[in-house]
Amino acid sequence: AVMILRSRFLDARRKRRNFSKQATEGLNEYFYSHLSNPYPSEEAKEELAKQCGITVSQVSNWFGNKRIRYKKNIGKFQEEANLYAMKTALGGTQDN
Amino acid sequence: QVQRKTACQGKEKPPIVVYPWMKKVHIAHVNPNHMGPEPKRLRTAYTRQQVLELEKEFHFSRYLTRRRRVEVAHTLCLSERQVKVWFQNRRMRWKKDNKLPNTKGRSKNKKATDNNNSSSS
DNA sequence: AGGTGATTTATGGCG
DNA sequence: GACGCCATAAATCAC
Repeated sequence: AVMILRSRFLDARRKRRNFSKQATEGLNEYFYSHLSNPYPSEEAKEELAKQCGITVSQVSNWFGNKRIRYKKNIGKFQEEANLYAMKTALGGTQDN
Repeated sequence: QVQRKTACQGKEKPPIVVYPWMKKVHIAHVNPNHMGPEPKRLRTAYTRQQVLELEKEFHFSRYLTRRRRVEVAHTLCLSERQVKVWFQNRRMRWKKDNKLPNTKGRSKNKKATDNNNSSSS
């Protein structure tokens, strides 16, 4: 019982903070420039984590959420997708 | 395989592309009748009792013998599979919680996360 | 109310 | 060939 209540108050969901704009920017850049297969390798995750100032787990969470939410409603993300597609077109890497 | 949906007006924006990873993979397996709007997959939330007992069992041992698994499953009204899966997931969480806390803030941590039991209830 | 990061059930692949 | 590990899916929680 103690442990239940423990976890109930130590739950990370309770102290949620949004990521910085730069972090989200970096994650989205990777996501949309790898839209055909947005599954970063462990190394890529570490790289992103470092670059965005978050943990590798947070990077994994972000991609998990992003993938599910993207495919749940592709249309909703079109604007964002075009935005980042345009960005990466100016220094292109990956994908076709 | 990769489907392109060009349902757009005459601009050459990046067309809406649906890659394989965007397809549903874990579909709900309910009976074919009643074609509702969305057959969402069901994800049962275990009761407090169930989690409590599982947690207690885990504290005793991080692995379950076949025999023990049967008992636990039966007393908690869960399938053996669910118990097995719960333990696996719990092990993953344990590993995550138990790896290098990190480089800032945690000087001396006592890992009081799961020992002290008793007292109460 | 909706968005978002994190957690909880559940699947499948591989060893 | 059942079992554990792991990455991930999908639903849900909590803010």
